[in-house]
Amino acid sequence: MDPDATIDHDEPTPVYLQLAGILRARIERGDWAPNRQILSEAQLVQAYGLARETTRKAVRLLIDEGVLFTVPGRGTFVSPQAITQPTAEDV
Amino acid sequence: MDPDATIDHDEPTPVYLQLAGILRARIERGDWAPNRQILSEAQLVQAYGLARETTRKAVRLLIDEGVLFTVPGRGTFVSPQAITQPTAEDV
DNA sequence: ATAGATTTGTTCGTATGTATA
DNA sequence: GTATACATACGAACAAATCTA
Repeated sequence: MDPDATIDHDEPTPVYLQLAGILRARIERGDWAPNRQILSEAQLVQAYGLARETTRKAVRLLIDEGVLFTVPGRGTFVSPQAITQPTAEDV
Repeated sequence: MDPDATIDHDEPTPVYLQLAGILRARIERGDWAPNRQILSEAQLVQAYGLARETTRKAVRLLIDEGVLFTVPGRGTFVSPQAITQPTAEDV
């Protein structure tokens, strides 16, 4: 999956699966290191032009996969065990 | 009704009635005491593998029966008048 | 110490499409 | 044809936890 892909409502693949794939790819690429906070639900809604429940469905999927975890009142984070590529910030 | 029953899609009984029966039995058994919060819509969907509208239909039935009540933004709770069996937690 | 803003959690309502009994 | 059920997707409001000014 291309981490820079955009959402296509005409695709047969459900939108929430597209978003989950994009986020998974971005995490693997190293956009966010383990234990780092990703975009908030509101930011995901704005960035990808989706409804909140749709973004939550994508996030919930990645939580079930063990890629993300959430902390109420704080945000959504990359799991410590998530596989990511090192970036310059990890030095 | 067995409180530990599972949903059977081959049953002639509609799924939402099966779920309502299971939840009613669990409340009578004392899984949740009066005024205690039960599973959220999303948790019911996950726990019983149903569609959201189906779980809402079951919950709405129990609300009409006076067994449950909901508080928007908070959750679904067992009515104070609901008949339940005491459990160790009620001591 | 209070107020406001942010963020996740939850319920409520609605709509479309598909499939089955 | 009607009712049931699933899947997807949108929008809104309220609640609670957290953080910040």
